[in-house]
Amino acid sequence: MDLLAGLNSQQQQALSAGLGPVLVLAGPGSGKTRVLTHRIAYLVGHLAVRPYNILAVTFTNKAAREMESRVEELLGSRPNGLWLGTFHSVCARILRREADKLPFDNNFVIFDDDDQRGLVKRAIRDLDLDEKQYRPHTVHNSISRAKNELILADDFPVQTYRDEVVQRVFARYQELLLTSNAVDFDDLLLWTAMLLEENEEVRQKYARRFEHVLVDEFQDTNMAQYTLLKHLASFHNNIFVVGDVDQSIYRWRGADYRNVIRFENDYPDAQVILLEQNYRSTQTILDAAMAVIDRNPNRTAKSLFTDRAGGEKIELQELFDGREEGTFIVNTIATNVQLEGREPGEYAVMYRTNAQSRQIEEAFLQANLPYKLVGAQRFYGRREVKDVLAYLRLVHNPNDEASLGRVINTPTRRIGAKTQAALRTLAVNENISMGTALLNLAKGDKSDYIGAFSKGAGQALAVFGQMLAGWREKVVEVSPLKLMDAILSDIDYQHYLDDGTEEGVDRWENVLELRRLAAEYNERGLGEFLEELALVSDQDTVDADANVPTLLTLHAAKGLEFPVVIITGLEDGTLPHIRSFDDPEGMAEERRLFYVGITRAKDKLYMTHAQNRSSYGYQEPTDPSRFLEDIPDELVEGGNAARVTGRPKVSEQAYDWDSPAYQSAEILQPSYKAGMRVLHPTWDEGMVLNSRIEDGDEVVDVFFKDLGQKTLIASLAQLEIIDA
DNA sequence: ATGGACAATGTTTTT
DNA sequence: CATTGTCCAT
Repeated sequence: MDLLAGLNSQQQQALSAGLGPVLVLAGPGSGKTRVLTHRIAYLVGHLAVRPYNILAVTFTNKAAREMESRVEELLGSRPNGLWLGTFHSVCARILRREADKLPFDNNFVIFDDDDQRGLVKRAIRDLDLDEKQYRPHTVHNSISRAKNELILADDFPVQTYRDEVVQRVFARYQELLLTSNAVDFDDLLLWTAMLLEENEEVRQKYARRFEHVLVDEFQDTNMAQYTLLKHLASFHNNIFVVGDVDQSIYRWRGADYRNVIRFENDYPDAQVILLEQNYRSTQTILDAAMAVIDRNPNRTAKSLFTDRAGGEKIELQELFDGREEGTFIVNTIATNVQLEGREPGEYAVMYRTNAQSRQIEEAFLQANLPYKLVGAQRFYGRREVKDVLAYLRLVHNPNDEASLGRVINTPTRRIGAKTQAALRTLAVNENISMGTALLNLAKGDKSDYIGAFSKGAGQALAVFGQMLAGWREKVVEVSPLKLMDAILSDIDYQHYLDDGTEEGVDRWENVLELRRLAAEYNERGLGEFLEELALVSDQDTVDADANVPTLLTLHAAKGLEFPVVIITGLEDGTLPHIRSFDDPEGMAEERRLFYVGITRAKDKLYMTHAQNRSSYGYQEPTDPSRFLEDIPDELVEGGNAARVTGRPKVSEQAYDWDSPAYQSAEILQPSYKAGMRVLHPTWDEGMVLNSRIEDGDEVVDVFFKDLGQKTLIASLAQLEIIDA
């Protein structure tokens, strides 16, 4: 095994760096994943480090999986015992093992965004605060930010009255989490970091075990993660981090690229290695990227270079509105696929906000072309999926009040708001969870608590309690799939979803999809199933196999690459986003986001902007993004040549990229261009002003010297080209 | 308790 | 505009 083969000298240096802290500053496309995987293989293969003594952390499960399989390839065998996972999954694992030292059990659940917001809302209500004034979303943000800084409710800095309120909500929220035997995303990091910080024994246990700690995307770590790493590497001090401050795009999530600087301060003896050779993009693309990022203040310039001199120019296209932008994108891809022999899967369409995807999707749907959309609640955020998951979570952990609240009356079973409130009061008075109360009420008349309810309410609760108790018995002996089937049939969920509409059918199909997923966890069990589902990221849903274009946010694009990239919505207010206008750090991050997008492209980059963008219902005129000004003119071509009049529409004809008929499908390309001289049988000579494809026909505007401007259908008017 | 009709209200990015 | 909340009639 020659791990050095095929690596450049900087990469080799990183790979075989000696013991101690190492900081690898890796530009986009410089092979950092390669360095990480080779480094692990090197540790195991050359230095005879046991995989058991290595921890590697990434930000997405996908990255972790990829790394694992590459390491396996390099070593020729599975690295048994290697800890490789996301920050959150690694933390969840540690917390489950060490739960006896913590204020929750090891079958704790991980609350998702909705659960978290719901819980904050309840905390706000519990404290008799005005929801209008203290919006759960905003308050939760403050709490989350604090947690990422390792600040607990007690230490929450109070400067204003509002802070004081947030502090109280924070404390209540945390109580509610614990009564639910739950943690939120931030808690995973926070509890682990605190545990390591405060418990010498636990810290030693892990710090001694992990002889080597490796970290990907280091620039995106927050304070909690940084602390965590520090403790984990505190015994052997072999911490190998890879990152690029220019690609730091998660500040709003607490990430702080200054952790890179902090690292250099905390480990003054760290070896610093720069990876500057880019193996991905053409020089043109790289030049544009560097021109954009160079404008950011306070950065150490990297000089990226590539072997791929020249390259196609960047194509900039102005469109009338988002709808036209969508059509342009679809037409461009469809045309290129036919004429340039590209595969549909080589294309990625990127945008700043998820809302932008809709008009693009509509264009694909209208043209009957397949595409795939990354992330954004696509599947796990669906109501029906969340419902079924909530049932499973409740069975797994009856203390989970968020799930209980979700399913107790879904489908409706005559347990309304009033009864639920009574149940909560009872639970609080008896100092038990609502789930426990419910399980007790399952005994019906024999329950001690039945007296607290009216006859109807008590009976309804007893019925549901019995159901829950039945599932609880099953959970120990039966696979997740069987349990799910039992639940679905007991609550007659299919019938509940079937409202006669197509949407109802779709919803049921989503449930079936979830069933398919559950089937994969027959051996691993319900706990793992739920945990993995709680920690899936949008990026994890990127599926490289389907040969169709990918639609994704710029954030989701980090770490990926595509032969052709189309960055859309390059308007002031969208990219950079308006919310960052008054914040220099925010603007710098918007710029980095653009940089990340540009550097995803290998061969060719398109950029689009629309003259009008609809924000909500209203169309508003826009200005081109200020970032466009920073790209040197000679790297860019195009503009608004194609659109002078009219709205090109996507041709109605259907083409399916997977069908054999696809190659014969007619994709029209204008055969006339502005400036051409043409001869018309009766109107004589004229000049082409503009040509476009509309409804499957080429429509040409021609200026005739005697008649003025005429609009012609190319296939009918027998034009002859005199001079191109 | 339920479901429908209407009003309000909010829009970045996501582990 | 699209979701979410509130009010009202059943």
